[in-house]
Amino acid sequence: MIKSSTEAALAQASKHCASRGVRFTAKRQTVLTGLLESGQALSAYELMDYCRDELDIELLPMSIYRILAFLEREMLIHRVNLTNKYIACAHLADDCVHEPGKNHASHLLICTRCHRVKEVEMPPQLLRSIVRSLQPTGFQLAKRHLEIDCLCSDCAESGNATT
Amino acid sequence: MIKSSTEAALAQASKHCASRGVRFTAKRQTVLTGLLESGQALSAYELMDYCRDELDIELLPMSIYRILAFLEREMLIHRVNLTNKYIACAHLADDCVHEPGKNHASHLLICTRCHRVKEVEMPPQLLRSIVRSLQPTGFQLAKRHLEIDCLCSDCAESGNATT
DNA sequence: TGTAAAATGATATGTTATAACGTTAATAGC
DNA sequence: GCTATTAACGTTATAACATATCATTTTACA
Repeated sequence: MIKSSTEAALAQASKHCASRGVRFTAKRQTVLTGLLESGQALSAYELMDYCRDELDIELLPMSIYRILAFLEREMLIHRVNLTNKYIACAHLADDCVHEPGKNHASHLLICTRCHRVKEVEMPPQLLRSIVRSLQPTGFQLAKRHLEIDCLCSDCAESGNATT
Repeated sequence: MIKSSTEAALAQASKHCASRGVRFTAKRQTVLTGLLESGQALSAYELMDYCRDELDIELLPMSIYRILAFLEREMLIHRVNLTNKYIACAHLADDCVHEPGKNHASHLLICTRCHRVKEVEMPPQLLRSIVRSLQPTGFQLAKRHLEIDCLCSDCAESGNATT
């Protein structure tokens, strides 16, 4: 039983791949479906389990990693480096003008307690401030996606910070 | 041949542990020395190699991880989650008023190309802006240490961004 | 329909991290 | 000083995360 939002996202992804001349194969669709349906960040192995248990499709770790690399290259998913997990791009189902993941500088808020991930836009002016504050250090931003360790509202209510 | 800055940092660390009533054992000193002397972020296994090759002390992975956990708990080192490595706290050798790692909200700038890590202070006002921009999301900052994917000046000069 | 490229299968191995349980060493209270 | 208690460390096993390599299958398309 597939969510309608998943259907829409898959349709978008398929269109995207077609327009880029790359193949949106059954297995790639499975992996993306897993990420979309689970609604959370999953590690490669968790995703493998999800595909087996919920979608009834067996994939080897190597296949999962290859497909995740493909989907990331196509900007259909994001790798969350802080937790070594993967999430579907939140903008996939949008019928927005821009390519998925392409023209928005979104940031990942990661709940360190429950591992929920929220993809949000931050004020461009704030990003500029960060860039400016980095200038004297000689370091420059390498990515448009900041990853920020957070507590989500649920976890903040029901306990205290971890670190 | 130990750097004088390392000596100073070790002295600080020793004092810190004494005042906290925890033991700064020989092995813990070895691990911290490795991080200080190497001058870079190291994974647990890289650190194990460093201790063996440069300090001539054999430690098993389990010991390394235990000691890293201890040093992190004592705020003498930082874990770099973006790269799964560890660095000595940049403020260790400072004879500043505050405890090492305690009263400064520093951020880690990580070169995605050469993995160099720089620990910097960011304007408190900037941190406040970030906190404020998170408010509508329901997520709140969990750590005082932001980790930011960057390019260092050397890598920025000699090539293009990775992602 | 033959061929080149892309995708996937299969196996092995490398890398990062923790669990579990036993032994040794340090410290505190007597 | 003795001994109970706790902290540190040793040891082994295994979990979790990730990539290398080469064989085979599928696909696109000339």
